[in-house]
Amino acid sequence: MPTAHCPAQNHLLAALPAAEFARLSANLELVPMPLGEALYESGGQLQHVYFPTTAIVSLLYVLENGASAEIAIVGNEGILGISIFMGGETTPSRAVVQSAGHGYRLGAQFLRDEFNRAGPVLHLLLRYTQALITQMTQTAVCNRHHMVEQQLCRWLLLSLDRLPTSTLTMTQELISNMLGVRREGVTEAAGQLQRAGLIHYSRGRIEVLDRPGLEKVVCECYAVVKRESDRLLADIGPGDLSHVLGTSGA
Amino acid sequence: MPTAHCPAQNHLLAALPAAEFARLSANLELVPMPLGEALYESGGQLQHVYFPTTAIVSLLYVLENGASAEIAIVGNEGILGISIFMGGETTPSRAVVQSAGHGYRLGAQFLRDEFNRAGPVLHLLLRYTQALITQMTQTAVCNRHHMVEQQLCRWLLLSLDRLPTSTLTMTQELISNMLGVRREGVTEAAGQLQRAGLIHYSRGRIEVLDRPGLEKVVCECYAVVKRESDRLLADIGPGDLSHVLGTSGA
DNA sequence: CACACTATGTTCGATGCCGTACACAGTTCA
DNA sequence: TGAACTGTGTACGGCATCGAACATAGTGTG
Repeated sequence: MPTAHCPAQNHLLAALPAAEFARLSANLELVPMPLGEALYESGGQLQHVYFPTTAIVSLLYVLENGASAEIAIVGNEGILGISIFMGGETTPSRAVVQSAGHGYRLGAQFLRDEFNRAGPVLHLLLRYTQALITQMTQTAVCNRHHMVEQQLCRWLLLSLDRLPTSTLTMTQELISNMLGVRREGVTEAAGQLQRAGLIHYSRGRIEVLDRPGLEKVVCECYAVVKRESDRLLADIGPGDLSHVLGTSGA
Repeated sequence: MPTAHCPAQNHLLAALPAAEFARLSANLELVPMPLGEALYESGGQLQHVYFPTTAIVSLLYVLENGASAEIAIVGNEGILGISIFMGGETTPSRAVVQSAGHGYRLGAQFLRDEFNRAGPVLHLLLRYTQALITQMTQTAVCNRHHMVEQQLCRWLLLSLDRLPTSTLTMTQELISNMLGVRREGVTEAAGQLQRAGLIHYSRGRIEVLDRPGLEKVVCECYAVVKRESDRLLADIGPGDLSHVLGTSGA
């Protein structure tokens, strides 16, 4: 069967009031996001923002010596290319498709114009940006203090939250690039989780068998990111942004 | 002699056009920032934003077990309390004065109103926020891949950039909290730098003797943060924000 | 089926940091 | 001057991860 695509599959777009949703929709372009594709490169000029629907994208930073680390995960809850509206035009990080799927893209200038209307689009995007900041800071802390096994759990749960199924397509090699550790470290950690009956691993296919179990092993970082994302974006129902706009309550 | 205080000592304020600068100045309140004071706590409601002039403030994250890590450093180039205008109201991190001094504060609602004018203040604050994001992501990567000695160099240089002198008042114990490592680790690293003649350490007073030397030892992370901050904010001269506003050039 | 290739599992010594313990030096204050 | 305190230096075993090398098992292809 042909998969149905719809902009509202992206939570940010879905949260927009009807007028804004209509304006944006008319200019959205459905694009496939194949595994490994770079939506933008470090320092490169961004031509579009991307709203993933079924794909998951990693914000990845690559050091001079080739070592890398994932900064944040963006799926159908978010947007890629925030520096377009933040004003910087580019960032030092890359955006790489981590799980193949689709998304919609929008021309940079069109989004800037919409943003500069200082309406719901602006407020929604800034709220999302703050959720993203939380994810980035938590990643920094987690990198410092927690073990690979816990970080793997965090990564699995964050990915799972952005997928419809409980099966991930991802080799240990790729995961190790995301977490910024050796492939063997991932093998070790994944083996632990598998022996504990939490996941099943097989040549690039990870099946999560016991999600509550994972949540017991994961460090606090996952909950912090989740809670903060929910708090910042959950009260934004489809077509209802009154509270976002009504911040000047006094 | 009595130290002269002026809002323009803060680079963000200084970069505002005359009209905006005047509006804000009328509502700024000079506040002392003593060492160790928490400008805001994790999850707490923010009442003000702060523009440091002579103080340096650390964005610090404290884990459940008490371990901590610094997320970013903010001095006279920046502002504290971005979640006020980003829309989140609070953040999970703390802001702690790392180097005593002064700063100006502004009521949350006043800043929100100013921000919602969608003028120079908005664009300037968003640009700064992106520079801050760069610093946070670079911290995450640095935590993952670089050694304590290099991270200490990065920390020293970032702090130095925000101070008028080349002397820091800071015990190794405090630095270890910032970097999220043991105090002994800092002793070790500082000893290396001292033996190399780059710094002089003495009971809470660090004197940087050879800044170029430090820049040779430091990892790439420092340069990335510096370059990106300069890029995002350098072309913003005092009272000249035409380019910030004129992003819709096409 | 044979072969190449990819993904995973295992081992080994090296290393960087941790946790702990304790010695020592500079500072403050009675 | 001596005691208490704070800040720094040093040592030792333990552990997580690294870097490298290699073994094994699925997968795809001719």
